[in-house]
Amino acid sequence: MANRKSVTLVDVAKYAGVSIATVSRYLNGVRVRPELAVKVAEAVEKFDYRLNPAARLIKGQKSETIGVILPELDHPYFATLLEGAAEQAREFGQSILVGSCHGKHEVEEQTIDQFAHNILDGLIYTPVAKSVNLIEIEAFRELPVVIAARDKSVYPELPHVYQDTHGGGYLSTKYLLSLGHRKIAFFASFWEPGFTEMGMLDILKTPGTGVYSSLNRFSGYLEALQEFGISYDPKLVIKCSYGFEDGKSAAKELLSRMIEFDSIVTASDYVACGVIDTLEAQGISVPNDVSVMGYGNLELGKIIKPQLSTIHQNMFELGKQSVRSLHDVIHEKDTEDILLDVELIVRDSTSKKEI
Amino acid sequence: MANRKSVTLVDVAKYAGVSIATVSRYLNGVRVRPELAVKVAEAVEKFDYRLNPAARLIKGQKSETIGVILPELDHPYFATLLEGAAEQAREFGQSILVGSCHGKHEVEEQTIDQFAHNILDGLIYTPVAKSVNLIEIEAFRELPVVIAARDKSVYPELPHVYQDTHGGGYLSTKYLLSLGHRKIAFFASFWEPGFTEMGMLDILKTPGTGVYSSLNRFSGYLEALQEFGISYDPKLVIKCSYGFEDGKSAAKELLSRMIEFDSIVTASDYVACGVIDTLEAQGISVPNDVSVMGYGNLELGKIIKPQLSTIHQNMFELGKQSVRSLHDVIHEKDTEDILLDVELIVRDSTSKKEI
DNA sequence: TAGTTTATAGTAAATGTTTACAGTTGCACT
DNA sequence: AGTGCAACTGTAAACATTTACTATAAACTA
Repeated sequence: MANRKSVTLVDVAKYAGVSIATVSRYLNGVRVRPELAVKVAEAVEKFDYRLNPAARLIKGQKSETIGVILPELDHPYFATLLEGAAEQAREFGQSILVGSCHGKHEVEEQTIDQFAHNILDGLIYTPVAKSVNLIEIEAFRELPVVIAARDKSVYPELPHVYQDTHGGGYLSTKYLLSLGHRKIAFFASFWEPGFTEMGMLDILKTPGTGVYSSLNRFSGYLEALQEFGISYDPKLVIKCSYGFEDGKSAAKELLSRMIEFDSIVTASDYVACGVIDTLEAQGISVPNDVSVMGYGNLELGKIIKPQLSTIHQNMFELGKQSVRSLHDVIHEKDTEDILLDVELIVRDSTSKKEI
Repeated sequence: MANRKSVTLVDVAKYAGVSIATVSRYLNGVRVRPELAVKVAEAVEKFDYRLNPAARLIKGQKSETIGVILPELDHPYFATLLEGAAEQAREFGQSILVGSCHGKHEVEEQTIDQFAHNILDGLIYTPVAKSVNLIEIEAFRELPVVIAARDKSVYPELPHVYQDTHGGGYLSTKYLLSLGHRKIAFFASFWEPGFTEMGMLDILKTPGTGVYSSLNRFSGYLEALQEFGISYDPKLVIKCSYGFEDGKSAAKELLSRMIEFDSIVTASDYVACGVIDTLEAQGISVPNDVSVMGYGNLELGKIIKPQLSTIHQNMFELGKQSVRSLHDVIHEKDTEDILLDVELIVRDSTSKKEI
């Protein structure tokens, strides 16, 4: 039977010969006398009736809708995160209102504002990485919020679901060390020229830097070096963003420094691809001459030659877990931060150091 | 000023010393006397007041929310489509409720059902490609719907926004022909063993096949061949889905047929990568021995070696345009189907035929 | 059997808007 | 000044639910 313009509780109740309260209760899973339940069920069936979500909302019910705000939707990390979130939300019977910031701050603020005043039960929010000046978000006082895929430092008072970037940097570096590499270059997005002269503790304390999860990757790198008793050489650190072209130019920069290096830890598979591209163009073979670690385990890494050794971060799981955590916050269970493990994937862009 | 639990029209009206109707009108852009407008503005400011969306909805207002249902969110095509949709939606002041089907039919049906009874102004829907048995969608009678990124045949009565797959197949093939290639293999997802013995017209008419946009790509291939007076050889057609591994095995299949071929038209950049991988592993050089066309112009194609010659389809624009078309349907302007042009990208996986 | 408890049903109020309708004000014109 | 009209404002009735409260009937208990 067609779901006409407005079949309402009243219609159903009339048809079933009961009061609207009974229909409402039946539909909300409150016990009603079996005979009546049958009649209501029939009426509901007959009209293909659903409760009007708007009308329920006005009475302060949950909307069973959560917001997800990401820096961009067409980057594999976030796309996969979103897919994971969608799956978990579906299992919870929730819908997802999605917002992209296009990497722009104005948009971010605007989107959050729009969302905050929407009828959401909660929000999963991944701030744009460059957010040094964090947005002061009024809405966060009212709305359950989980921060996804960003290091704890971002909004310390809010629950986080994030990957172990420190572990990622540590694992990469330790693996290269175990292969015999000792001159390990590190490509870091947060790096600033001034840092070359600073001690590492000072760098870690520089205001503004704390926002970057890349910094934790760096501290993992340092830890591994230390464990092997290798002293850290700031000349081996290059500023590098996350794209293919960024990898290319950072590799050129490294080459231009005329210092020895036998391997590189990057922050993204795209960067690793760019690095390999540039290196090979200079006649430097990967992995024979230089080993290169990717980060993120994108599809791409299995396709290019050499296949990328990399760090796997399970963004799908991260998406799911974010929704779960948010679910807890919404239902006022206490929620702990969740740090997701990261995994070393060994493929062909790394090899034992030739002596 | 904090946006407390429930600041309502009444509060604002009281504070401003006017009636709730006036506040409502002011907020909805209906002219009110300037003095009052000022007072209302002050009150609104003071309470940081927003209209309660749920309460408006109950009166049948638009929700300014549209649904977008895609087969998967973490495939670059759909991710980019979604990003485009998000941008346009933002410009229209609309929010996006997103649903992924995980490529599964049950989920698809369930998701649509959930969405249809949500408070949406409209829906953008990209059915799962394998949908041979199309879902009979009750909701489509009530809700403005635009079909995105699928050939017109899918839901003939609904407006479509889609890419010119026929043109894509034609462009690819014609380009290879212009390079001197004459034995052009075609990898097609819809292909069935029985088709080898059938004439091409019969194939085009086979029920079930019509759903695949891949079929249009094939008809473009045929058209180009015909234009060059080349007869079509069904032995050069291989069934192949859209992934990297699919490309690998289809290439092996082609090789095993022991027939001559000088080039391949694929349906996806992933497939092209798989093909190249397999070919090179057999000592067949791309593009020197065989030219390979990708499809889709993914990021990946600029990264691998050789860089992929491919067909660019602007999924971002497709996403934007879908939202625009839906906007028209919602506002009862008449909407035409939109066919987006496709563009030949020449890179390094194709070359002049050596004689 | 009468009294008490339990289970369930119905009534009506409440939710926060929009908007039809009726009322008010001020202004231009005669 | 009186009339007509335009421009606005306010009142109150929807809108489709949920739920506190009250009513009723049945099931126990003594």
